[in-house]
This record gives sequence, structure tokens and C-alpha cells, in this order.
Amino acid sequence: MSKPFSLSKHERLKSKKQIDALFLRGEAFFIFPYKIKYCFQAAEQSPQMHFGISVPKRNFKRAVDRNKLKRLSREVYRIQKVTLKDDLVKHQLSIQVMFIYTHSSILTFAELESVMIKCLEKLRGLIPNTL
RNA sequence: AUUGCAAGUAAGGUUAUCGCUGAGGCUUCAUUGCCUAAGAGGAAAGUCUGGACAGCAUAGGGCAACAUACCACCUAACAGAUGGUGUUGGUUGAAGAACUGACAAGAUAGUGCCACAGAAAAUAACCGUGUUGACUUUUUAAAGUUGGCAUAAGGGUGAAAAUGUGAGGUAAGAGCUCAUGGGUAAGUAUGGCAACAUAUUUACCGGGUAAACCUUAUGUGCUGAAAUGUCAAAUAAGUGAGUGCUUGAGAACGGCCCGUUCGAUGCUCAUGGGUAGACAGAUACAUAUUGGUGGUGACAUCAAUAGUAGAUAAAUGGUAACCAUUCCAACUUGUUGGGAUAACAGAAUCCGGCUUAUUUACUUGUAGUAUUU
RNA sequence: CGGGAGGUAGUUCAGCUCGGUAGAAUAUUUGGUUUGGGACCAAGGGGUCGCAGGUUCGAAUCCUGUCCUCCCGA
Repeated sequence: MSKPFSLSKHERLKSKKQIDALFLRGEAFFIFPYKIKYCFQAAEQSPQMHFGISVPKRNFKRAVDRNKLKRLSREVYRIQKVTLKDDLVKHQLSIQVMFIYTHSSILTFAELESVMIKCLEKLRGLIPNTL
């Protein structure tokens, strides 16, 4: 069993096919400043959590700013994701989730942390009982 | 000490903890876990340039296109750098000068263009000046009208008007002649590798524009890591139209033509189905630092030391404490408290340059100002 | 990573090839017409031609550099 706070390559959304499928079939909600696309699937062996973060070039022209936001968002998700994972294990589900940063200015680490807690609370509420 | 200009250097550190990326070692059914030492810039940017490297072509010729253009030198190469030459602008200065920027073959090879104004904008006769013929008037010597010839001294313009000034000369004038300046070309001497400078002799003097076309000289094969190679996966030699089979479609030869070679289950267009993953390329060299030698310098060379990112929805991060630097406030004048560590900005095949963005601190050179000795 | 197009009045665009006057439509302002409005008619204002430097007597136009915007390519 891996360490609880890790976020390695295997837990990220990477394949173009997976992302296309998520945007085609997934559902979405909005909590400032994130727009969240998600898709639950029945887990075959152990529950998988695939995570992605997107910062549009339209709002942030500089690559430095986009990298900064991606790093902050990844860090916040990494620390807070444990609760969601526990629930997924109970229901034997996998999740694919994509966070899209829609605001046009950079928020601090503390602000993003509180937002992420709310997001994950909502996702836990959306877990379907049967699939 | 301070101000301006120019050039350069640095870009916080340590510890704890939670993570990320690839490398090495041990381990495991398994990147499953553990350990070790690493992990973003001066511009990584713009993509403006020159190469390396790779693929295709190497059988040649012509045309076109593009680039470069004072001289020497550096370099793998360059539209770059260094040192100089000439012309010219800016800043400082009373000046000599100093610093800094721009430009550089050819207008006597040819073509085009030069608005408005002006007689005329390029092999100058509109007015004027001089001379001469005809006609008219009348006071018989002049005036007027008109034509021929000569003439670039003068003419309100314009960015620019035909080498400036003075003298001679002439019917009037004119580089027509002379003197002295200015410019162009060639020769000689001296200095310099050379551009060129100085002196001198001869000849010449009808504008500008080549960042208008162009001419001359030199150089350039095309493409670009989405290159390219290997493996895996998937399948359709699908359907329709056109064209062609030795009287040659088309391809190689990727700007065009000639020429050469290949060439038939072919080629072109439309429509439709499938795949779209992995590895290599890919990080050790025009490498960096220090020192010596040569050179005014760019740079070259020798020696020693070092190994220094390699991702791919894309790593290099978050939190906390301390130290260091710096700013502010208080007073005990070296302590306390509070704040900041920035601006521009994130490698994507790799190097050399150019350009642009940019904060704070420091260093050097140079010029000015003030004070002290 | 590679390739291409553009920046001119508040807005949408001409003018650039071949250098000398910045123009059209629309919007806006004023006046007329109408009982009033719209439409129509007449007149007017509005421009550092993205920025900087250069060539030229003269630059929106030519050359160089630079900033910004948009598009295309697996």
C-alpha cells in the first residue's frame, strides 16, 4: 500500500483519450474559482483516483503564473484527498476528476486550501450508492 | 562625497516535515518499498540569425530567387565580435578634446522618378542682354511692333538651378583665359599589411535618388526533432470519377527550364474505415572554473580541477523555524519589535550571437561638480 | 516547434503596388423637414496612420528593429 499523501504519475490524468471521454460524458459543477468535471466508474480491482488540473492561457499569459497555480492546486489536492479516498474504498468506485481554474488572478495557498475542502465535501456527497 | 554615461557581477542559505522527476544501489509477484547524491535562467523569452545533427538528392548546365558589400583580423559559422579608416549626428566642455551612436561598391553602364512653385527639375533660351533685317510713327535720330543669330551675367520660385570668389576678356557674355579655393579620376613619393593619410603632377568639372529597377563581385541544394529510425497495435488490394500503359501518366531533381535515370495491380481528385502507443534521437562537449603563455583586442594555446536538469496534460513545489542581507519605528547606540528577500520571468534536440523585458545591491572605467590636503 | 496575416476616425474598412491631398460607410454634433418621433436633406467636428530609429527635400507608404492581436499545421 502506498503512502497516503503521495501524488505520483499514476494518479494523474494523462491520456488524451481519457480526457476526451471525461469531457464528453462527465458531469460538472462550479465552486469559485474552480470548475470541476468528474466521472465515477465501478472499480475493478482497487479504487483509482485520476486527477487533472487546467489553467487556461486566456487568463494567464505567462507560463510562470500557470505553473504556479498548477503547483498550488496539486499541493492542496494532495493534502486533502484522503477523506475522498476513504469513501471511494467503501463504495468500490474509481473517479476521474478535472479542475479548471476560471479566475483571472492568483489566490494564496490558504484560500485555495479552504476551497478544496469544500469541493471534496461536495464530491463525497455526489457519490452514487449504486452504479 | 555626489551626479550623468558605459561595461560587468550576484539572484539568499541551513534545518525539519509532507511531496514530484529521472539516475545509481538494495529489495519485491509488481516502480512495491527503502537508501544515496542530484534537479530551472541571465535572459530559459522573441524566434531575428549562424551552425551542429538527421533525412532526401549528389550528373551536370542555365535562369530565377535570396543574402552580403570601407579595411584588417577572430571564429565551426554568421546579418556576430575585435581593432582601425572616412563621413556625419548627439552629450559634456571656453577650447583642445573625451565619450557615444549611425552610415559606407557603382549615379562617368542603362531605365525610371523629382508633387506644388518656377522660364527651366536635365543633352536648360520664357523674360532679359547684345547684334541684325523688315514694318510703323514722327521732331531724322530715336521709339515701338515683329523675325533671325549670339549669349547661361541677372530673373520673385524651390529641398535642389549647373564649381565659389576676384581679375582679364567681349558687341553682349561665358572655365573662354588666368589666379586662388572646392570636388572627381589617374600617376608618383613617403608612412601604413590594408582601407587610407600627407605632399605633388596631370586631366576633368551638366543635380539628387540604388533602404526605385538595376549593374558588378562573393556566397547559398532543399527540408526541420511534428526531422529520422526501430518495435507494437490496427486494417481495406474499400467505393466513385478522371487519366495512362512504350507515340510515356507520373516520379527522382521539393523554385523553373534543359538534360539524365526510373517507370505500369500505375497516378490524380473526392468520399469512407482503422491506428494515433512505446523506445531510440535526448543530453560529454565549438563544456565550465582557475592559472600560465602569445596578442592592443576579439581570441588562440597549454596545464590542473570538475561532471553540472532531462520532463512529455509536461518534474524542480508547499508549510514552519533559524541565520544572513536590507528597510521602518523605539530608545538604553547596539539591542528590541515589525516588515521584505523582490523585478523580468520557467528548460522542451543542442550550442554561438543579436534583440527585447527587468529590481535591488555592489564593482570598474570615464566626464562634470563640491570639499579637504 | 514551424508557417502565415494584420495594427489607419468611436466602429468596420479603403489608400501602401508606383513616396507629395488621409478618404468612404456608419456612429456622433448642429440646422431643416414633421403636431412630435423615425426616415430623409444640408453642414460640421473628430486621426501621434501600433511604437522607435533610419533612407529621402519630403514617409501611412521604402528599410531595420520592436510591441500587440488573430489564424493554420500532429
